[in-house]
Amino acid sequence: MELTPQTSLLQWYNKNGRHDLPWRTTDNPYHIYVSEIMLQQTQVKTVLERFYFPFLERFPTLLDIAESDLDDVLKMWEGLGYYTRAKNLHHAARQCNGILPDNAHDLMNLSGIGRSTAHAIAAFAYRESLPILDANVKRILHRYFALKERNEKKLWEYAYALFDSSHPFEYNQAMMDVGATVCLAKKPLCEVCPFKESCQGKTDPLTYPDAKAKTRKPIRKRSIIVYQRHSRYALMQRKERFLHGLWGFYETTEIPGGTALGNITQHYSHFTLEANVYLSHEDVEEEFEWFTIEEITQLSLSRADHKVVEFIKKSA
DNA sequence: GAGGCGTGGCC
DNA sequence: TGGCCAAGCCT
Repeated sequence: MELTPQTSLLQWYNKNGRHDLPWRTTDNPYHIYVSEIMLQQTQVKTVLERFYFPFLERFPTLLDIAESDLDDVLKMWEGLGYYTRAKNLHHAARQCNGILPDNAHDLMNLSGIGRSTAHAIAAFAYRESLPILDANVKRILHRYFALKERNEKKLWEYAYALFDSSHPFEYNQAMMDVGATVCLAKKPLCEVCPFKESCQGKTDPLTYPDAKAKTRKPIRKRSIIVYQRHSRYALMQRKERFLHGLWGFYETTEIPGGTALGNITQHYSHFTLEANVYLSHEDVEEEFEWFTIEEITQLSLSRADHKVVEFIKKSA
C-alpha cells in the first residue's frame, strides 16, 4: 500500500529531521519568535553559532527588549545583517507590551512579522494548524506540483493543498528540513526524498520554477574620510533605512585630500561598495560625534565600517 | 508587484 | 572569483 505524501514526510522527519535545534526543543514562544526573525534570509549555522544564545542571554524575555533602547538591541544584532529586523523586533516588543500574542492573526499585526513568520511561530509555539511558505517550501512546491510560474498567491494555495493539518509542527519543520537537506536548489537529492513517489517534477527538478532574470549588481565607488581630532574619530548614526541605527564614518562621492589608509570592498544585497579610505585632520562642520577607538567598540558598526576601524588601528 | 535591505559560505 | 544562496518583510 502506498503511503500518503504527508505520512511519508512524517516518517522521513522522524528519522532524518534536525531534532536538536534549540528553537525546536523549547516551548518558549519568545525564543521561537527570536529564532524565526534571526533565521530570515540567514543560515542556520550563523544564527546557531553566533547570535541566538548571546541575544537570549542579554534579553531573557520580550519585556526586556521592550524596556531597552533600540541601540542595545542593535548591538546584539551587529554583524547579523538586515538591521530592520532588529528595529522591528524592538518596535513589536513595545507594540504588545512584552506579551507575545498567542495566535497567528494577532502576531501578524506586529512589525516584522509577515504571514509566513506568523504561521511559523503559531505552529511551533502554539501548535496552530497553519502552513508556512518560506524559500524551502516554495522550492519544494514548485517542483512537487511542476510549477514554472512564480506566483505567491497560487503558492499559498498549493501550500495548503500539501499541508498536513493534523501535524502542523512536524509538517512545517519537516518541509524546511527537506528543503535544506534534500530538495536542494542546485543539487536535488531526489532518490532520498520522501516525496519521490508523488513529486511531479522529479524527472527535471532544476526546471522549476523559471530562472530569475540575471541582473548585475551595480558598483558604487565612494570615499570614506576618517576625521581625527587628537585621539578621537568622527562618526554619525545612520538615520536612513540603509544600515539604519548603525554608526559609520563619513562617506562621500568626492575625492578628498588626506592620508590614504587603504581600500575596502563590501558586497551588500543590492550593490557593491568600493571605497578608498582617507585619514584627515581638517576641521569639519558636519554634526559628528567623536569617539576613541575604545569607545567605538561600544557602538554598532557595519562590516564595512569595522574594516575602516582596522585601518585606523594599523596606521596608529 | 518589484525593489530595497547585510553578511558569510559555497563552488 | 564573482554570482548565488540562506527560515522574508516592508514600502
